Amino acid sequence: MKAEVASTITAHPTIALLQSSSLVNVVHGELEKMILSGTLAPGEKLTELTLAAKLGVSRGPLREAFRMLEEAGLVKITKNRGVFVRDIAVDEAIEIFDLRAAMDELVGRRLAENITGPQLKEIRGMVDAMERTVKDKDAYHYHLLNLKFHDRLVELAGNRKLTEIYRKLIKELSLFRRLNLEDGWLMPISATEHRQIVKAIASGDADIAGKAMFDHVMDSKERTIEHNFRRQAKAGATTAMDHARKLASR
Amino acid sequence: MKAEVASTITAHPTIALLQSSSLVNVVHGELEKMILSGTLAPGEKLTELTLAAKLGVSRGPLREAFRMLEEAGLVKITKNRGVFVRDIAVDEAIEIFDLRAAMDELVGRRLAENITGPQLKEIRGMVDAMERTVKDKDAYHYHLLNLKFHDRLVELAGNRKLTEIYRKLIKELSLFRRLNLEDGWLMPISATEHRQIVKAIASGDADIAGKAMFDHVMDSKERTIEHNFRRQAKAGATTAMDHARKLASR
DNA sequence: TTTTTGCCGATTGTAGACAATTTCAGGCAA
DNA sequence: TTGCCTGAAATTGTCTACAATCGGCAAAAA
Repeated sequence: MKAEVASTITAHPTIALLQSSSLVNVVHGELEKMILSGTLAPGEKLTELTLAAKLGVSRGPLREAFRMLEEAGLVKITKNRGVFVRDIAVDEAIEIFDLRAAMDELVGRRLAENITGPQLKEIRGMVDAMERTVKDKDAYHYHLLNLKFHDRLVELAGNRKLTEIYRKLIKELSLFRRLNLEDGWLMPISATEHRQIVKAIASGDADIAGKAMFDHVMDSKERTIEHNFRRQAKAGATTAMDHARKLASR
Repeated sequence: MKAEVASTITAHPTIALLQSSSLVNVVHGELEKMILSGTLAPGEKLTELTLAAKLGVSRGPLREAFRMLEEAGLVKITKNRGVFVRDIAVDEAIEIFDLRAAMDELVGRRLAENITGPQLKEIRGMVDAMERTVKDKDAYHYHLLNLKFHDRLVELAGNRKLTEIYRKLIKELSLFRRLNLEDGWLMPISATEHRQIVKAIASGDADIAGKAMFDHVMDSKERTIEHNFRRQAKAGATTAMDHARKLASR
């Protein structure tokens, strides 16, 4: 699967390479990467002919990939008008956070009941790594580790459907513009909470672990929303601020 | 711009419909209906040419609809082999129930905090209607009302993303073969629990309401799994039974 | 000016054609 | 019989062509 890379330098490397997987899947993955990385920005129009040419495929597979992305909530298709990268509004982000909190509570409960020694050690290691990035003020790698940490917790909870939907939500949430890397942020607070989460899980008490996870996500929500409208405030949108607060505190 | 004023009222609905829905959307909806109703049974192969002819469209829109259904978990696409109606295994059904329980707990909490008088009256009415079907031993309508009841509760919780995902889960769950209408079942027990749920919500205590919802779903899970492998037992698969039990009690 | 109307280019919706792959029946040898 | 080739039929993957629709612009009307 990796050997034939050298020979075909012609078209987009990934695409020429993967005749094994269908074009639709490749295109879907490629678009998803571009959307999540911000190469295709929220609100941006995705013109079929242009994109198809850029990716080196015809419109058919591209359109099928669009349908998948639409169903996943990453793009919006409007008949006869085209497809656009979705823009997540504050209130939708809040809804996703609330939902995620409920899911993560379940994760915490399950982990408290079922986690093994080695697994516990593994997530402790991840928290350690995160604290190192905090010391280094390395916000970018902290961000990555944070994503990885939560993703791993969900995975360890052992519910595949939960994992699947959790990941979809995270992807959608990443479309919430202002969330991305950004400035230094509030790493230390979040890092401390991670320690507490691990501790709660290790205690074996499902209620406590669930609550720790739930609270962490809700705090994360508050911080993100706060952070968001601070940025907006610079643009002078002060009225939207109260609205966002109200929504956030429901 | 002059003559069509009078006809505007009648014309708008149809026009709007045609503008919003392309063939893809229509086909998607049609296929979904067929799958959920069992016209297209789990495991069944969906041949493009055949279906396209039957629906009166070409393969393009049909394939796009397939991609949407795949992303929604209703069909499975295998490269060069075709698309099949998905068959939900016991353990996946269990996972979905567990996830649904967590979501419904959130629903219960939210409703306890925010439900209005008229809304409370509305859901009480639904429970009344359900109890009437129990008296009449009308399992089919009980089933429909039960779906409607829970759907409405989720809707009233006011989190659109939650509603969206909840509905997807319900659809997937309906692919869990043995779940469907079937025989008389355990309506009375379920009906009683519904009363308790409404009561808990009305009390305004988030913890109690959340727990009532959570427990109800978990009980529903137990009953469904139980019911499922009873059916299977007739076919003589006794070993699968212990496995299912073990999974169910996690 | 301001609004309206009609046209044109660009883009999407759908259909059909061709290429690639899988499936399966039939024959042949062990 | 069993196993394995082989090749034709069926089916899917992809591309290209044509039809339908939309948005914008300029000319005409108010």
